[in-house]
Amino acid sequence: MPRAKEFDRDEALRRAAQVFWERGYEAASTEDLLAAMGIGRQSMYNAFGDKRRLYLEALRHYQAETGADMVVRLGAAGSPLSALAGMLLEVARQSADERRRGCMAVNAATEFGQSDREVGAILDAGRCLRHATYARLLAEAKRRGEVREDLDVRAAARFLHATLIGMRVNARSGVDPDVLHDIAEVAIDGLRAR
Amino acid sequence: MPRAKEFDRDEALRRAAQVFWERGYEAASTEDLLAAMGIGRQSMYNAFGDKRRLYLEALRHYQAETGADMVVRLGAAGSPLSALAGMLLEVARQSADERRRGCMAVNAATEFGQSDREVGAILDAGRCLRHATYARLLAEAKRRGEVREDLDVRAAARFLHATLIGMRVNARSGVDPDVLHDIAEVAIDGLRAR
DNA sequence: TCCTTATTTGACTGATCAGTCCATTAATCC
DNA sequence: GGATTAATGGACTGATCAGTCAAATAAGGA
Repeated sequence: MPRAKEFDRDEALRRAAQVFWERGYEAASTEDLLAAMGIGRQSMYNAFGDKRRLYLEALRHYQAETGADMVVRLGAAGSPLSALAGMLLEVARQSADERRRGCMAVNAATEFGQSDREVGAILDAGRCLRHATYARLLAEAKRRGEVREDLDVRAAARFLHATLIGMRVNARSGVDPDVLHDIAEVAIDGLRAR
Repeated sequence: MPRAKEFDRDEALRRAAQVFWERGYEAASTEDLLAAMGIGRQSMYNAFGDKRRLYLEALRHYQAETGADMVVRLGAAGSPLSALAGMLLEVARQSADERRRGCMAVNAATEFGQSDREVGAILDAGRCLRHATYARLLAEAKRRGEVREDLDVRAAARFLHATLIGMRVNARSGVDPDVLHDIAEVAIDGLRAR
């Protein structure tokens, strides 16, 4: 039997993701990544392949984690509309550090555009999941009379997703939490039955 | 008198902005920039200082141009609310190339976060202008009864700005125009008096 | 205990990075 | 038509980039 790994692969990946999240793909040097991961150069290349594969895996990990977290949180609240409202409002309630980081998927979307097939596929999957989850909750909200009767549920799901993205970009560029609060309130109020 | 410049500084800046817009700051190499600008290395350093200053100037130029364009377009339409609706819907009507580029300011916001003072100041100024312009139009729309009586005009301005950002990020990652159309429609319908 | 095998470490690779130096060129003024 | 002055082109800089190589190390099985 060969020598055993001295580091926790998952923990190293999590730390690498933080560096990519904060700095983006291009600006994150391998030295930065190795220092944060706490492992040697060759260990990283053995375990993850190269910088791009490490990034892809970090992005997938981020998407899976935040996606699962979203599903759980949205399921927990009492009413579907207040669950969605809570999701948006939470961005306004985050710490300054959390707000500053923004969303890794949004950062990836603007950095890569459509230049990387695999990045695009990961982002598409995340967007799909969110659209479907929001639409499901909005349909339920409609049944309960929480939102307008004439609301196009699929369109509104797409809209909520865009709103969240807009909030995250605002948050990353240092906007005050009350601005984020306003955005969330107006977005939800627009859907609400009156 | 010394030798005259052989290139148009404004045109060179415009071309540099396109490269930064497409690729971001880090991923745009000076070689890329010089090739696009059609000038030699030393000419760029003489005229613009260094890569970062070139970027800052390109970003300022972009903000000034798109800001002025926005003010003109929003002033042109008949009703203030339909002017704002038109602004959002136009993203859905852009060509695939235009959509793919996204918004240079949004790309700058996610790439730099709060890491660069000067970039931050440029983005702040643009955000301010947009908030003020949207708020002015929304106030007029309210007077005309186009939007809900109880609408918080400042909050709604912040909201519209976030929506536009969300649409631009979606556009950059290759989402279908009908998704963008949905987002715009739901956003405006939420403000509308009913 | 030695063999097999994977991990680790650190030196090293060529490529590319942003930025500089300098000789050459061209334009106007005297 | 020289003198002055800035723009230009091309070679060059050290630094850093992502990625490789090989020797040293550590683990279990025979």
